[in-house]
Amino acid sequence: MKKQAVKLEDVAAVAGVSKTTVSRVLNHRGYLSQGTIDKVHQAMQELHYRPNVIARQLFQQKTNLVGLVFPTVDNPFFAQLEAQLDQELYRQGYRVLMGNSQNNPEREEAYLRQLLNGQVDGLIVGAHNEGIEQYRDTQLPIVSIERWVSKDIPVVAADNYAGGRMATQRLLDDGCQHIIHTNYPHGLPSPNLERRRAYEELMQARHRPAITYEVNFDSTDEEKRAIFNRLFTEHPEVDGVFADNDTNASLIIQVARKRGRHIPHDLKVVGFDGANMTRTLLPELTTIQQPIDEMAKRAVELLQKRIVGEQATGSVQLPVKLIDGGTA
Amino acid sequence: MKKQAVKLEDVAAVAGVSKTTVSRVLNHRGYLSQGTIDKVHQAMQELHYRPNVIARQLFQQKTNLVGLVFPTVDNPFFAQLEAQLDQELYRQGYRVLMGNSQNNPEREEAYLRQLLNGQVDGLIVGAHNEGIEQYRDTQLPIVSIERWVSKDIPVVAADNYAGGRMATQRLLDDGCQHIIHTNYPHGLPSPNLERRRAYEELMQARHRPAITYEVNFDSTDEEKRAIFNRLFTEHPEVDGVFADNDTNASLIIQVARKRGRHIPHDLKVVGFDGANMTRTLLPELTTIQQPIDEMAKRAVELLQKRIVGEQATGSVQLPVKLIDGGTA
DNA sequence: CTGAAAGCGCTAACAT
DNA sequence: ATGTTAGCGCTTTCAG
Repeated sequence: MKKQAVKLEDVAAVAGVSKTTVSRVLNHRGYLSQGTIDKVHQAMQELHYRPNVIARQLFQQKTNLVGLVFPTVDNPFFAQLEAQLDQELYRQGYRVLMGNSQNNPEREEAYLRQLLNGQVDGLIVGAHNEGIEQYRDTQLPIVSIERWVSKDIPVVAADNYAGGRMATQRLLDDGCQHIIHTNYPHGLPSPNLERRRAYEELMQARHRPAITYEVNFDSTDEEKRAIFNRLFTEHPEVDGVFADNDTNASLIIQVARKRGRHIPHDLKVVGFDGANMTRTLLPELTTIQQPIDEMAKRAVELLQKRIVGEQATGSVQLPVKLIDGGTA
Repeated sequence: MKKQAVKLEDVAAVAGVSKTTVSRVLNHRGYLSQGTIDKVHQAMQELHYRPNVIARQLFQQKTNLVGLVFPTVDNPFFAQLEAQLDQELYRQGYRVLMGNSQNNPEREEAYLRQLLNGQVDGLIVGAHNEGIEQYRDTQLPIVSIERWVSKDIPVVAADNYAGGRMATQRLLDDGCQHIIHTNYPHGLPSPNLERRRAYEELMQARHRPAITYEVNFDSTDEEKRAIFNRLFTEHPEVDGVFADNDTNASLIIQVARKRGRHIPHDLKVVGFDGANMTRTLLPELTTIQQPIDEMAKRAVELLQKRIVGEQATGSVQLPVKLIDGGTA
């Protein structure tokens, strides 16, 4: 425990005024004579004074920090989302405390335990773990993105169902007869399942089998490639794939090409997400684009309302858009 | 300023002991009778007590937070780097405060102003702005990644010079006669320039012109595409490109293909970075891979040393690796 | 084994 | 226009 740092008291001493006055100068509050202001400023300069943020936070019971609890930032969707959240929060005067759970429930709990203890003014969550009770036990303002957490926590999500329909419909319109879908394993409480539901409903309406290959979010690329290879082996007739995210779509295309398939001639592929980075690196991918920036914006708006005490409940569903790449 | 939260004092009251005792139970310090411990625990449960992190931080003059100051997280290199830094810092008991400057000096300064005020225990920086003085003015432990900040701040970087040579050499070995390079505009104090220097030296040794097209980090994809189109118009003879990062490499390939070039037949391209996300989405890109995870690890080690007061100076340079994709 | 009291650095009533 | 004082919630000497 060090304590050499110059503090408000030292400035006061040098300037020959009281701590209150220095505090007032610092916060532009109350009436000050210009002379005093100058003296104080000079003393601050002289001492290289830096107000201690923590002390202020303790007093104000406010940290101007918002926690972001997501699986990882090393992924096109989350990278853009977190960047945008950071951007929007910055505007509102908040800084961001990162809490990437790596899909590890222990880590998610560890973050929560700490964050809920007055460390942040609010939380935006989008991690994929289940059954974490702590979210219920708190008064902290929370908003969720693309994840159902508990019923009093508002969710901001894209219209996943519509997206699922668009993707499937596009493949059907393209004349695909055997369309396969990829998604998470059942059981994760994610609006992602709506993509699957839409696919299944549409296939059923056409009296066609709905086949979903399940892929864990945190499998390695190699494991995913293995699954997709299996897909083509088990279903050589497949002529259309609706992948639940662009990374999987990309891997499927790679695997298919290695197996001699030509895209879109032999096989059509539609992805999901349409994040900046994927659009830059893989513009030829046809995909359902989520309005990621808008989602971030809306989440921050909701959170801000909750923080100032307004009753922001209910969820927000944002429209998606089909981006024509060339793979479908 | 709210103050309903249950605090240590409330727990003490319910348990019928003093604040000191509760604090001791909380921190497993000193001698306590089992009876007291149980009573206190029960009171905590009953009241849903959560120790206030900020108060503890104020007392201890330690936040267990590390600030990350980088341009953005929405980019394959920085996404992986920040994810990995988060990972390593988590291990050491630190949480991460994000400070993405968006290449905006004002924002970088705003972050610094705040972070240097006791908000974090240390800083890892890699933003690209110049001339920010505040880094010098502080006692805070700082480590930099791929950026020269000031002479007492250690830098962790890849061996950019070797990387630049490898890339250029590879293109020469491939038989390229007209190799063009892309890089940042001159003036940014980045080890990135070493890539350019290596390219220029090697070209000069072969008595070939060294031509560098300058591309701003934060230009839009469209602006970048325009520059690369210009590149092909002004230098139709080009048969090899060494891009200073994989995103540019990808854009160059796209532009070239649109102009009817076949890769690698008509044009060979080598990128730089080799981040996970690029490897997943664009495995066919030949690139110089930086050891991103290792860089994160070393940076955290250095920072940790500085935080505990060891004299960690000097810089770390890590080897790079050529990844054979197929574009060169 | 436990408690009283001081203090981390700052702010805001409430004086004057 | 400025100062005095109390206190944000916690930890830790120092006493007992």
